[in-house]
Amino acid sequence: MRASPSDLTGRARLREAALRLFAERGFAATSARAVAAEAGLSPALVMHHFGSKEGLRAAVDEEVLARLGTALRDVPADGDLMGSLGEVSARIFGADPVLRGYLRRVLQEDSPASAALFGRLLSGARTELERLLAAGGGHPDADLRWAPFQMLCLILGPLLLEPVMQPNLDQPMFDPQVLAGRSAANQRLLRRGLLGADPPGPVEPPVGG
Amino acid sequence: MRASPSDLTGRARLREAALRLFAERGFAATSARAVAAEAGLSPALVMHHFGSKEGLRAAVDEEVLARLGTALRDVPADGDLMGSLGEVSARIFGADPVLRGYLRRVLQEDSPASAALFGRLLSGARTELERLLAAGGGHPDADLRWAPFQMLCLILGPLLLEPVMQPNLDQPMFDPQVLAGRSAANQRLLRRGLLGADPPGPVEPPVGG
DNA sequence: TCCGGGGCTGAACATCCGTTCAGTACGTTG
DNA sequence: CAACGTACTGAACGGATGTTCAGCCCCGGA
Repeated sequence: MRASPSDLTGRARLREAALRLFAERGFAATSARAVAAEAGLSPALVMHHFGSKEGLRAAVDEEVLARLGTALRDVPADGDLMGSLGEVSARIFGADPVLRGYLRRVLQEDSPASAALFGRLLSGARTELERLLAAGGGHPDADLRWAPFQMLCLILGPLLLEPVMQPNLDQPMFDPQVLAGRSAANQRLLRRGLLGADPPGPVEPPVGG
Repeated sequence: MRASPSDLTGRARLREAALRLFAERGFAATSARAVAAEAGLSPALVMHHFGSKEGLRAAVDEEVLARLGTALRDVPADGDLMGSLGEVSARIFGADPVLRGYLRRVLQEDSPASAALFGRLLSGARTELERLLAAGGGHPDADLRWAPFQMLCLILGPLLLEPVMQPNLDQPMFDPQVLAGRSAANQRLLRRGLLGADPPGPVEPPVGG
């Protein structure tokens, strides 16, 4: 539960409004005046609190990364290996459309910060794959160099392509059930494609991902 | 071979300059003045030829879709099923960084035109998959609803993520050999993951990857 | 009570934007 | 030759943008 807008500080209200508008329209297409109007405040207050529009962006980035970090930290590390990954993506992507939109915007920039964020996701995928291979015995000629990238493409692809993908679907892409089904399909594809093994346990977990 | 810039009409030079700058910086971040300067012409000429900046965008879109269409039309339809898809993506994405950048920009918009373009790619993936399943006998519990999307995510993911992916790699992502290796890995993943069958031919090309 | 400082504002600044317009140069047509 | 349409330009317009600044209100401390 989040505090109502009027309960927040001016600074926080500006940051929340910026997060919303940046996620919706992108950074360049969002004016400082629009952010201030969305927050019900004066444009000059943006400069007062953040120094510049770029400073506002930095503050929003920091906030988003913090939320992302807590969401990633709360995932149980002892889950059914790759299942945890689906749970993470479901928790992050499914829950908050604003966060989703902002992450989409960030991932399609070419700033060093964006590359670093992707690097973190990449290393996460790598360790997840190593655990998977150690437990299941990797397929001999599976190309392990590209496997983490394939994993990330399967997870991040729908996030990045949401605006063009959704009009070609009849259900909301990030509805929990739809997301669960897609995530399960991804797990099956990776399990069979990289390990050559069918999933051992029940065919698919209810939420699983 | 393409004609040198000075040989082209003013209209064509403006369109080419716009394609270059739109691909590099995005539409919103590119001013009509910048396009005119890149083409060595007057900003007013943009309005004279295209009516508005949006008209210029439409002309560029049309041109890009035409080039894309010819590239897709030239692919042999009798190839080794999914191999043709890798060839197509290699031909389109590997060859022209500008076209690549522009396609990336288009795919992350949410205009109806972008959704329609994705729809075309989706139907292409669907027919490709149907051919694949008819030839190889699909795996019983493969989620055929998501399979085409997975296919597209694997192909378009690196295109969309290039700016954040490249800094985490030591080779140019769209170097022909690297791209061939990645494409082969995608084919193996899809073959094994969706069909449960190992590839019949040679295990993998030397560079693989 | 006075005072200082931070949150906050309205008005203004220079700059860039997309677009308009009058007008020039030029090849073609009559 | 004159008339014309087309490619093209320089200068300007109104408006939006990021940013600055002097000054307001109001609360806590002296």
